[in-house]
Amino acid sequence: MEPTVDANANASENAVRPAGAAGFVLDGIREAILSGEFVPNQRLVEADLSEQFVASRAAVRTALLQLAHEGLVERVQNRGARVRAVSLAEAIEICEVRMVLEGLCAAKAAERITAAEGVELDGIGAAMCAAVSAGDVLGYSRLNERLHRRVREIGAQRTAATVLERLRAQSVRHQFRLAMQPGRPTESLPEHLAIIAAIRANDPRAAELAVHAHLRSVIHALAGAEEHTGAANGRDSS
Amino acid sequence: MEPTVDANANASENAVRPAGAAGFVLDGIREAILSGEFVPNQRLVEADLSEQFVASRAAVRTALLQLAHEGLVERVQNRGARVRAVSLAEAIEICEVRMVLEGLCAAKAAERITAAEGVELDGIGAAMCAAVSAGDVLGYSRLNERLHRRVREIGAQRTAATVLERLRAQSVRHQFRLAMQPGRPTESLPEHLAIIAAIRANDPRAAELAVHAHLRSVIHALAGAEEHTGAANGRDSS
DNA sequence: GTCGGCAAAATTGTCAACAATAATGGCGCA
DNA sequence: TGCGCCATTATTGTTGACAATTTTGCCGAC
Repeated sequence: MEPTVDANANASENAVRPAGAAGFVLDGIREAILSGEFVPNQRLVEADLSEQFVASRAAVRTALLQLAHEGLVERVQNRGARVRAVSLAEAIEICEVRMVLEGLCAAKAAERITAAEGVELDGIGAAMCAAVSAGDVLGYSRLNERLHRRVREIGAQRTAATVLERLRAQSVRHQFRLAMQPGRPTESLPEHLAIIAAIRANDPRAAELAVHAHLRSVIHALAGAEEHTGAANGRDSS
Repeated sequence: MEPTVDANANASENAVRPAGAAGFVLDGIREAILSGEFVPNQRLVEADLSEQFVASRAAVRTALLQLAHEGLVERVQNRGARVRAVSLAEAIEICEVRMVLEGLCAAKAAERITAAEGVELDGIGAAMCAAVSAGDVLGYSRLNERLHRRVREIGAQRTAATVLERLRAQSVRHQFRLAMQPGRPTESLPEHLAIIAAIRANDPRAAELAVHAHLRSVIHALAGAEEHTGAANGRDSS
């Protein structure tokens, strides 16, 4: 139950939330997974969940279906669902996709950014510097998430944004592991500032390259930190 | 009921197919949408579908849920589902995402391609030339689909491949419209050959650029052909 | 003649019970 | 004692009926 990175941060912007009984269960389970309350490979029994939350089994079933499509849960025919454990290799794949997709969004953001949005990005950049100086790892992690999200929004590429949001949720654990790595913020800070600068300068190409460089660095750190931290939760049986 | 491009071509490789009753309905509805039997914005009433196919309403419901996640149908709370009509703007967005994602796959394919796979790509290229010479538009369209799919597979980037497969299904109609445009094959043929050559030469960067160039051309053609053909089916009320 | 509201119909959302399938444990047999 | 088979249990898949919601058609009032 460690990754408390942001857990509910996405609940506000996330895609589909069929209000009512079913929607409540969906958000509940998703938050439990994202917060680490439900650990990877943990079995998700429909009956148990319908008791834990109060809803009917059908509601739980619908929620699990949705979560499977979001890539947070894996289901096998007649064998039930369990929390998806994304391996290191998968995490790297996800980052590769993020690299090109966020690059696209950043390029479009550089073309479309308004003055007000520019000021906002600068604000995030300044706050990031402050967080790193103060050694506020958790605050920096939150700002990191916020920056990436704002770039997506400014880019206004809904197709890419939807995919990216889903991928982000899938790799929350790896993202957290990375944030905890000592010296990591110091390394990523200048990369983030470069992204902001390029977008502010209305330079699509530079923005794209800056994002690429940043995520290449993330991939490198991800692969390197494999054995240092405890578990790169992969395909271990529960 | 015009786009007969490939319809069932994907049924074989497509992601999740919960076998049994539910799976049959899913494939049935998907194929009906892809083949154009169900037109954009057409309402999909659960009761009607459960009669048309034989399954229960719950099976239909599950299938519609799945298709919504695949982006082929749109659902609104208490208002039912209808075939998604992807507008021209959305189609262009999709192509932009395809551009960077297929670029990534092609780059990885250039690094991983085997001799046998190289021969296979060359075969596709030769067949494409033949099809264009013979004026076989439909055959060329099929080869086009096959080339893109093989590049994805050789790239071995499952995360990207999954997203691409979903996006391809969403834009089948626009893809078809484009294929029917006179002179289009002649324009895209050299682009395809360039992609094959770059991958065969084990040149990731060149492969990525070739794919980018190709899809930029697709986007251009898509935007240009807007008013020529009959309907760029957008947000028209049923 | 048209607009607002009300009732009926159509359609989806929800639920609880039943059937089918896979996992578990025990028993006999070698 | 170890292995394979069968009954039991746990869990998911499916079905049908009921409730809630939205849409449609109708009627009267202005």
